[in-house]
Amino acid sequence: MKKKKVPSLVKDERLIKTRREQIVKAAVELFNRKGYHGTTTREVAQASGFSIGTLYEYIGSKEDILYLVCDAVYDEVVEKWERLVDKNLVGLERLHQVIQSYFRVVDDLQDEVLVMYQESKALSGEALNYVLQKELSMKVMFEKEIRSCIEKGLITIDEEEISLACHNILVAGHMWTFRRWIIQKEYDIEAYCDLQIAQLFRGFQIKDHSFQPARSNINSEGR
Amino acid sequence: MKKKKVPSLVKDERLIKTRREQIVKAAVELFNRKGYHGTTTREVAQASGFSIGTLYEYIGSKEDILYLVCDAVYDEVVEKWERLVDKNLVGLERLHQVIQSYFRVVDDLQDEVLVMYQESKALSGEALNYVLQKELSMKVMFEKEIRSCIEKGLITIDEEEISLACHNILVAGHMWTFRRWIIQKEYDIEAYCDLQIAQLFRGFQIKDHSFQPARSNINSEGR
Amino acid sequence: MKKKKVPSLVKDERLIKTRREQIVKAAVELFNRKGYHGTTTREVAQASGFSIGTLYEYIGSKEDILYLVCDAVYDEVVEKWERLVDKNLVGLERLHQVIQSYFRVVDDLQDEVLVMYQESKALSGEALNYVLQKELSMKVMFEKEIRSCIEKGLITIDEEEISLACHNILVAGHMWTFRRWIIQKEYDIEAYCDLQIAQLFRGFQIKDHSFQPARSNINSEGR
Amino acid sequence: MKKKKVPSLVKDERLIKTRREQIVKAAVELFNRKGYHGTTTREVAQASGFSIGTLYEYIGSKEDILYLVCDAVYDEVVEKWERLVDKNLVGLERLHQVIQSYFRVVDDLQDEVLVMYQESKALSGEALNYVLQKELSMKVMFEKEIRSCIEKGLITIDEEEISLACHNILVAGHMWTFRRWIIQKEYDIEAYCDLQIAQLFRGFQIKDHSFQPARSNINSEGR
DNA sequence: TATGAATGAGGTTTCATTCAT
DNA sequence: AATGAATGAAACCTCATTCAT
Repeated sequence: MKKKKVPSLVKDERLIKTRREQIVKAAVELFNRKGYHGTTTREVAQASGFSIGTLYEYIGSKEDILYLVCDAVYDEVVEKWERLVDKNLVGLERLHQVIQSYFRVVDDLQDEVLVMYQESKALSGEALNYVLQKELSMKVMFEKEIRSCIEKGLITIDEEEISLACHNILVAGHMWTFRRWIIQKEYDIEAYCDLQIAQLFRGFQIKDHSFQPARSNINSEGR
Repeated sequence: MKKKKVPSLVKDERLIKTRREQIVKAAVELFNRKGYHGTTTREVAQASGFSIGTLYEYIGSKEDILYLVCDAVYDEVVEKWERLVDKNLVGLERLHQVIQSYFRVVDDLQDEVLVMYQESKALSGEALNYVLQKELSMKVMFEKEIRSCIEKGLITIDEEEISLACHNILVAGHMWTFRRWIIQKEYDIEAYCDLQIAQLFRGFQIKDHSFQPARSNINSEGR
Repeated sequence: MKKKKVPSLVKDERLIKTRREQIVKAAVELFNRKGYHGTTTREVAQASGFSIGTLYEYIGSKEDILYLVCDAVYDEVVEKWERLVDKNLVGLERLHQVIQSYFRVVDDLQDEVLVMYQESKALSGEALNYVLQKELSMKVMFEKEIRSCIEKGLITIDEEEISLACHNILVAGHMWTFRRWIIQKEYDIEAYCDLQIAQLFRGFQIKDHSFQPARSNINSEGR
Repeated sequence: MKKKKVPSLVKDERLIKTRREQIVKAAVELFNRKGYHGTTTREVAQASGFSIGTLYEYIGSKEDILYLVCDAVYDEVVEKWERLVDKNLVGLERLHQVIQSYFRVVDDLQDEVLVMYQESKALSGEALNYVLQKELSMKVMFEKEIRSCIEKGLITIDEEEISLACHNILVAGHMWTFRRWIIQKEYDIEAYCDLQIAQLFRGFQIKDHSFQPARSNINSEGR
């Protein structure tokens, strides 16, 4: 899956990177508040700290901004996630931690994930495809973890249910953002983590009934 | 929760109803295909079978169209749902059937639900509020069913998990539409129903281990 | 050679005709004064007597304006030309009058012809092609007249020179407009007519040396 | 007629000359292909082999590029023309050769002449004036030749027709470029030369009926 | 002298909404 | 009650030009 090439009139790759980071940051905030369609390119430029002309030195069209946002958010999610997962854990504890970390990252990057989630459908053609593929690749990560547990005989779950379970995990993460108007009134992220994972694990039919996932203890680092 | 009043220059209430039904039908198709922002009022008028001038005799603004759509879809979902639920069932079988019926209705009204789901965020103020309240009222329906089962001692689930479980059911329905690009490639609606319900029920920790929900047998009635 | 279809959002064909006439009239004046590229669509709208929005109800793009101009000008040229030619004349007198009438029409529609002549190259694809074809069809008209004289043994001119002579006549007409900055200082239209035709006829090697074309006596009928 | 001064930030006159030659060469190609208005200064800079910043070290505005082009083309046309004219010829043969050489040069510098011809109207004020004067000076060259022949009693042509004949010669040259879409399909440059000159000469009413201009034998030198 | 990132005025086009018929 | 032509604010995007390095 190749990245879509976003055209730039500027040659300095380093500068492109910096400026695009500014753009993405500004766009996330604006798209969150006013939606992609409700945000003008001028606003993005201004919020990015430069003129409309300069904005268009780094993108080819408004849609490119959305694409840059989605691309950056996915990368950031995956990156933070991988940093959070303890490589030493194995078995159910690992599975537990993988899911928990995912929820944490989503909580951490709430605005970003929400934007990506709600606006990505405005992308077209190649860009949309790329984003959907990335989405899919995340599902596959969960699939690997679950299959690993199945192989070790730790959980029992029908083959045909595996994929569905992964969708459920993924969507449980998104839910935390797109239903935050109600769900974050009812739960904090720790409770949400514990309860969702508890329900998921019961769905997995864990054989070792002594397994007790440690309660979450999230020290949300910064942001 | 009072309905938002959509202004009309026409007196005849009967006519208003008819025309708005035409509008909603046309809008659902268009919003699905091109999104709310990608659809023009002209297109809605044309697809509705009348002129742009006439359209504005029955609505006050473009947003009203979206509101009418959301309102109508919720009503239709609830109505079809209630018609599908067998009033004679009780206990786990009833819970099972309530969820199953919900999934069926969502499948039946796929385009409508997807539009409502993806575009309702474009609503503002009063209208948005109304739609969110309606959404909430659906969650409450599930809650009632679950509490009823708990009271009867049929399922065990922590008080704090109840609400979350209901969100999960609701979102599992939406998922069928907003992830249809991938999930409907992997499952048909029957399999999706059975597997999602199986996972949910395991999450409910059903005491009566002999309970075996009948496999779905959906005879999709028209549409 | 089919006309290019210029899109309009308005249904009333009569109105389309009227409005487009207004547009063409305004555009000719503006394009003459400031050139096609130097004229904004806003200016065209304003000079046409309506808003920019209304302008775009009658055209699809700025280029359409230029196309409408070229199309209208050609039609008007041909129409006026045909009206001017005396159907009763024959032989050299007819040829003489055909050319003279052409020059007169060009003089009469000076601004229009100049615009068409100088700006048509800004057209693209289908539209450009159509205009070039129309141009060609005018050359063919002269060709017919000349061949008719040749057949009657009135003039002697090599076969291979015929087409060239027609180009020369056509361009002699255009010249009157695109070199008007100098040529109209030196000659008035009557003198220009007479002298150009004299030179052309000498080029035709007329056999009947008694032929004396009557001096021009142009009573320019308004405009 | 003084040249318009094109400002430059660079002192070294030698360098200015070199760079401007690069600019003109690049601009001719671009203006031909995309027109003056359709070409950006960036493109000119790039095609010239340097940056946009450098371009503006050697010109004051985009219009200056067009002016430089027109100026250079006229100079080149005149220079090549003079080189081609055989100083030893006299009388009708000289006149013939002067015209023939002019056509040859136009053919040789087709792209350049076309650009100058089609785009010079975009010049303004002083620059436009200068170009028109240069144009005029070419007409005067022909005039001198013709008057010389008249004085020698070689051709008969009314005083008032002289100027017109010169315009016709000049335009016959331009025609070869601006009608090339059709005329170069019908004739090659040799035939065009011969036939146009034949027609012109007949228009001149040559007295010495034994004069037979040698058929063209153009050995197109390079390009 | 050369570079190229930055600027912002201004261009074309769209579209929700109005109102005379 | 129905029509659809008219409106104009505002959107996206371009590009000639400048200036710090």
